[in-house]
Amino acid sequence: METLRRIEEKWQKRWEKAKIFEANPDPTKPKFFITVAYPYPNSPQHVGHARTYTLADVYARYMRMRGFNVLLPMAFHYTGTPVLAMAKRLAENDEDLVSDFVDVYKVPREKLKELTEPLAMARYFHQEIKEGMKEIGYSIDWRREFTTVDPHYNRFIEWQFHKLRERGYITRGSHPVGWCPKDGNPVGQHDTQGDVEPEIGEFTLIKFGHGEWVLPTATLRPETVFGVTNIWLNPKAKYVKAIVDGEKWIVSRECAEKLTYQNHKVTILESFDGRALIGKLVKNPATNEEIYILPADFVDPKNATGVVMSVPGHAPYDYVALENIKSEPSRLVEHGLKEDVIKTINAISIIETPQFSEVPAADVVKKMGIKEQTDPKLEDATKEVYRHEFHNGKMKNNTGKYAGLSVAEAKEKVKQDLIAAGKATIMYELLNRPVRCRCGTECVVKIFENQWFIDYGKPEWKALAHKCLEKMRILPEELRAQYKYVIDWLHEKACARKSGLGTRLPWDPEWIIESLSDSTIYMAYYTIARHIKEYEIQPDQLTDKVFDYIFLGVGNIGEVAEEAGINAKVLEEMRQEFLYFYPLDSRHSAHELIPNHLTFMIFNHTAIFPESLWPKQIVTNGLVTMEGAKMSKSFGNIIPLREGLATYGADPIRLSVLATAELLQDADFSPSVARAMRDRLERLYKLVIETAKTETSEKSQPSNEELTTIDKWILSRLQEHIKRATDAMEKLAVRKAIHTILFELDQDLQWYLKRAKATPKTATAYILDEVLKTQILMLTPFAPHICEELWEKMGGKGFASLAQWPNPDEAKVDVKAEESETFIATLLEDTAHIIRATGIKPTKIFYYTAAKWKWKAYLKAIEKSLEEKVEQASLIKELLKDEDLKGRGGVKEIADFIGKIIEEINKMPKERKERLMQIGMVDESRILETAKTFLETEVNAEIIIQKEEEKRYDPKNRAKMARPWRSAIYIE
RNA sequence: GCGGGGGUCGCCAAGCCUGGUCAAAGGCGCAAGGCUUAGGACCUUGUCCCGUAGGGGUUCGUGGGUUCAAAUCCCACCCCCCGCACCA
Repeated sequence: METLRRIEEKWQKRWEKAKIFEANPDPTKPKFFITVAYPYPNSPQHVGHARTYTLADVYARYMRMRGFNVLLPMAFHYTGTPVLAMAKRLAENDEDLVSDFVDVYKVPREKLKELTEPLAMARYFHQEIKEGMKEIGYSIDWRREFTTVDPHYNRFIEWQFHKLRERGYITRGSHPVGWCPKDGNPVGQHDTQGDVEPEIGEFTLIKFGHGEWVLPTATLRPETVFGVTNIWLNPKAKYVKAIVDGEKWIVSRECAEKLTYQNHKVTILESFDGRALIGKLVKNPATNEEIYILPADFVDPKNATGVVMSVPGHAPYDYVALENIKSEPSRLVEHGLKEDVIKTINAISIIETPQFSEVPAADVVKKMGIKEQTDPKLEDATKEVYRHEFHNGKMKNNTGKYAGLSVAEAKEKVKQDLIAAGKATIMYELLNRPVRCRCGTECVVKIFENQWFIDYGKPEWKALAHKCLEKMRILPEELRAQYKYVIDWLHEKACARKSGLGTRLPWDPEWIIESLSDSTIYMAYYTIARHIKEYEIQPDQLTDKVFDYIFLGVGNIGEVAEEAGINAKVLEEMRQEFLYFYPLDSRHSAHELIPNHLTFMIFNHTAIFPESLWPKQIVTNGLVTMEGAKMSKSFGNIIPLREGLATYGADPIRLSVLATAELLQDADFSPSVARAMRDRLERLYKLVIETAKTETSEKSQPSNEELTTIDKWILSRLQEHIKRATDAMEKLAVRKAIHTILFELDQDLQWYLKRAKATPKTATAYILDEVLKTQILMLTPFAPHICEELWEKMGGKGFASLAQWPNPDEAKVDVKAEESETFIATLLEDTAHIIRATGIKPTKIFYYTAAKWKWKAYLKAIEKSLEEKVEQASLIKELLKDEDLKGRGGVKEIADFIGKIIEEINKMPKERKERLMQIGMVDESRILETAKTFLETEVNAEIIIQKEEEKRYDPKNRAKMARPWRSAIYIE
């Protein structure tokens, strides 16, 4: 571990000193521009965050070794409200947060006070994250770093929004948001107690008439208005009579207040208890039927209007409430109703569903054993009925013109019709009530006026986004469908808030552009960020015209430069640098940003830049879990990145977050994985140190004749591994790449070393040098520190990080050597099987190689099977034409033999057949003789090799079982 | 619900696109042996069932189907995870 640490620091310093990751335009080299979603500095990073960044870095390092001029920059996203909320919580000494910072992230306690200032907090964690990125060895060009609250960046965002507005993509309107009445602010997930997302639902208020008064019943299922049997009020709740937009309404007291947030003019006239209305009659506006108002405890005055229409046929709550009253009709008397009134009320069935009887609510209530209207299981019951009815339900004949429609259709139609007829209206309500603001106040829904939107709903814009997507490479490709879906689904997106850090909307400065809207095209900003710093360009010099020139090539350079007071040469340099690095070659993020950020990026690029500068690729990855569980504060299983680095080392962490899963899946991190990686690297380290000691003369490349079969074998395998690793890297199948490079290649190497030890005249020193150098180079993107060290130790020239990625050498592919080795391995396996099955402790093992005529028949059979599927009979006939074969094998033997091999041959993949044909007949005895010492040590017995067709010792008559590439075995 | 992903031999997880080399890689765990003062690490072997000869049997969510042949292709069903916005 100490060594590891030392190596890490050593190479990080050398990289920095040599500036090898600072990328400037170089017309002689192809460029590759990679960006990762910049981090939000409201807490330090944990190992989970490392996955996306490490993936991007590995890719950057790989492409660099493929000869590209790679730019990987980084910035910090200060925009938004979370950091404000956090600073506030910290100022209030919120225990959870303090313990998070102090216990989990090891922020020194005395620092906390400083961090109560939002910007200070952001700056602190910014540095923290940056340190971590350096310690893990990312190949970032830090000269281009910025934050989204830098005034220069603000100018850039202003320019972007001017462009969007010019193109007609900015609109203004109102929409419902979660709202804290006390703070006077919209609330998002991070603003609420328990971090719950306020879910806004749209209730239909159906206006039941009671004389001149309106009782607006709130429902999520307007289509059930035809099944209403009564109205529910909570007798104990406070209701009010109020003038709402000129109509006389009766609603709960809470509702009256809420309506004011939803643009209704409300004047409260009087207040009374719900019981006062029990037993009164109201008229259903859809059917004109007269029905009673009845009491129900489950009615929550805080939910919507506090007036509920009762549909016992299809709503479990209503069904149970009605049953309750029926079983206890005396309760009605206290409200001045006759007991027998209740007898006339029966569930009305208006929807038919295959899964249910006439009264679905009754089915489900009985199934779940629900007895009381306060039973929490009623929530599930409601969902179950709704789920089936929504999908499979049809409106019955008693629903007038809606008969025959599906529930999904009817729901929308009924709502629209009622609203159009003035018999209903809309009210928004929080579905997951109560949601409390961090300040403790219960949140409501407010219709936010004059909100600014980016209108992703514009069809012509969607068409551009689709076009961009079609041309893009999406990794993993499986998620393309999701992007398509999101592009179609997006509509107006509120793009500004009234609080938080960020850039002010240039034409309406009381609004601040929110974080998902100021992070869509900033990749372009990286290309000029270093000029801004180096030439000390001031924010006010960065006019729209300057950006127009740099990014769009619009305007006269002389005039623009003059006007902005920027040297024309510098301006042109910026334009050229942008054109060199743009378009973006690869964008990296976690999958969760597909529905917003990544798709916004596509949209905004198509809106602002010409087609040739649209992004070319998006790569996303799953999350990191911690020993199978989601990483979260509440589970207490967060490992801060820097702590992880200190404990396990940078390279092991890099490997750990990438080796356990491909892009699509979540990766599982655990200390044992990190340790395993570290141990694996240490083993490699030791092996290389050993190897490095060998005389250099021994490592020089021997001629082909000097190589033994096993030497050729490992070199051939090496080419295969290079090919596989390269293919995997091209698809960013990093898990596969790591497995190939670190494990599969190693397995072969171990086998080689074992074989070489028992084989005379191998070129082991040369082979080890060759294999290890290749392995180290391929491992460099993943474990750059240790690889640099080992590369140096092995006498590699320059930085491994800048060396060329290995190319497979076709000349070293040797199919014969590979088949020979498979032959040995299979034989060893078979031998072991026999020993195990028989329980013999072997002293002597006899191997009998197949007779020549078998080889002839075998190859003939393969040849035939390449043309067509071979049948036993026809094949035998064919073979018997050959007099030579017939004479040597005999008809019966040939038939027996063919019988044995025919199945094997028909199952054999085509490539293998071709390979075997290419190799032809081999001298198996010779192969076995060379491997004899090795085989003897492996099985710990004497090995005797004989030929089937020669005189031999064979008491059990086993030799006849010999097949080409599969010698017969006799053990004693 | 909509959209996306997934269900493989104790666990994790490859394979599935391009059917046959698949009883099915690899890792972890477990067992035995080696090494070691001991522990760890490391190495070897085994880890679905049966078998005194390299073999056989039953497996890849469930049920059907296509095929000489299916973990892989088709159909239906069941289950799990993620996203559905104004929030980074």
